[in-house]
Amino acid sequence: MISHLLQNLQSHGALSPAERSAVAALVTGPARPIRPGTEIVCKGSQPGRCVLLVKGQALRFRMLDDGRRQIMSYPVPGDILDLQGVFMEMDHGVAALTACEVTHISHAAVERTMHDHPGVARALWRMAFTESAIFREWMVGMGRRTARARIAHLFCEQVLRLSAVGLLNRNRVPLPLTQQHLSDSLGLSVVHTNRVLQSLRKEGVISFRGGQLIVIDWEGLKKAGEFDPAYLHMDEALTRLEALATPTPDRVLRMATA
Amino acid sequence: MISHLLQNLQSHGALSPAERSAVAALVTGPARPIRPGTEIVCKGSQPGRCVLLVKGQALRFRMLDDGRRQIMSYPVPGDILDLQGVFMEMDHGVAALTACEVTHISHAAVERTMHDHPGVARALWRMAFTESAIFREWMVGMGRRTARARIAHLFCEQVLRLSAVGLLNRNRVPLPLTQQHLSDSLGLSVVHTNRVLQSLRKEGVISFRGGQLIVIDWEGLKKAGEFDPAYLHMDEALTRLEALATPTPDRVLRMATA
DNA sequence: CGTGAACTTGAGATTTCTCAAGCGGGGTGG
DNA sequence: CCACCCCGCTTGAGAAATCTCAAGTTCACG
Repeated sequence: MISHLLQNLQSHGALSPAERSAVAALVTGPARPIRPGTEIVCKGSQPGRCVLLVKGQALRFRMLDDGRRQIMSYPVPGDILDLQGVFMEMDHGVAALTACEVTHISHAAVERTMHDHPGVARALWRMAFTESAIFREWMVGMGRRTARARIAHLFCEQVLRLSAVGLLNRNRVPLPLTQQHLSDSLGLSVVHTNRVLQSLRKEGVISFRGGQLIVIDWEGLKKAGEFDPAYLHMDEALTRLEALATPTPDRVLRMATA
Repeated sequence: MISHLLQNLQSHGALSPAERSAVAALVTGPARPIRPGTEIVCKGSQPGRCVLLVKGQALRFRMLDDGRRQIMSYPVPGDILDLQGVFMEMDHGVAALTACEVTHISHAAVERTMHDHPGVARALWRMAFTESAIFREWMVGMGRRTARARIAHLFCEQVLRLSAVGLLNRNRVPLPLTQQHLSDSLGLSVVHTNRVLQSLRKEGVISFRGGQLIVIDWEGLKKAGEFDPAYLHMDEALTRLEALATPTPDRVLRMATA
């Protein structure tokens, strides 16, 4: 249950055995199932505990008064959804995108472990700064990239982040987003998102149906998204992706039409 | 020299005398002057020290290959510009907006102080999460608000943040941004920014000339920007702003035409 | 007085949005 | 087992926001 969190914390640098067991000791309760669409973390102050996403995918979002929604990130298994809640009130919510499992970690335990194990504190800081970097990158997209580049960029990012938690299978990742989700992430209307998506499909860059993203032309997708993964700070995980770089043509074709 | 940093760290909760002197001990070197436009922090790995902005205003930004720029925030005095550098490489740069003074804090001292003084660590976490919240709020703007609302919102935000470091004078703040800066912050073209700015002026909401922002109609500005300051997590500082809420009509007029 | 940066204006081009309607497939109640 | 329904996807067409290009203005400064 803790393995994704460990993987996550160690994705920027290894922890010692003592640190690993300290992290493992953070989780005491059982995993709790969450139905898709449920709000897991609400705006406002929280009881004295964090929520750890054990399984499934989630979305971090803010609603505006008249129903507009901005999605800010897509947490993956092993992410602590409200580390912010340890230090201050939450100013946004997190909802389950798919069926999820979550478990709790007390704020006190987080603070104690950070103090007793500086390596764990460092790992949490890196986790937080990486998420910050993702926010900035989305800002760059919404401020300075076309709809097409934004969509391609988000797909690249999700392929990398999901691959880091073992969800990449050949050139496919589970990406259960509706076109409405994409639109609310990227500041677009659903209609426009739909049209851009069609063009990416027609050009043989991706397939995106049934909650699954298939990368048909990784180089083309990176190029369309002006994608440079430096901001994700996932150095070693990147090499894993190179398998994706040059699938054989016939496999590509089978995947595209499957 | 350290006072803005202390003020900044304590803006979400007081520090004990011991913690305050520990923070004061972080700064050992002299302040160094920086000319406007200079890049203070560069993308990539840093020498083992952080940069503390002592005086002046800065901008956090990223350049795209073809010259497009996205500005991500405007650090104010007392901000540590590259706390991220303690834990990982910088993925963006920070440049001086005005003439600035900076000083350095060694990464080792930051880590040591965080470990020895949990209250300081907490304050740094709150600082980091508050900046994250600002990034998210800008995402909301660029994704889901009109040009007019984005501009008004940025003005509201800067009024509050600058007031928190003592730069609000009656209803004016020094805001030495060009229309190009505004555009690159909000994802707009300069031409459009110019036109929206004109309409805000014509309607008597603000004056914005000569590097100075004058708030003529605070309620109107907040409304135009759909501004809710909750995300800034500056509870006590907010009350200070209420003075701004209802300036007397004749003072408004003098200020508007000054 | 010349120069450059920032600001302003006009006009046409694009991107993206909104509204409105139709389609399709999976799930459910009869 | 089938009809219906809902949600998500798709399409069309006109409207709106915003962009680009290009030229002019203002003002501080040397």
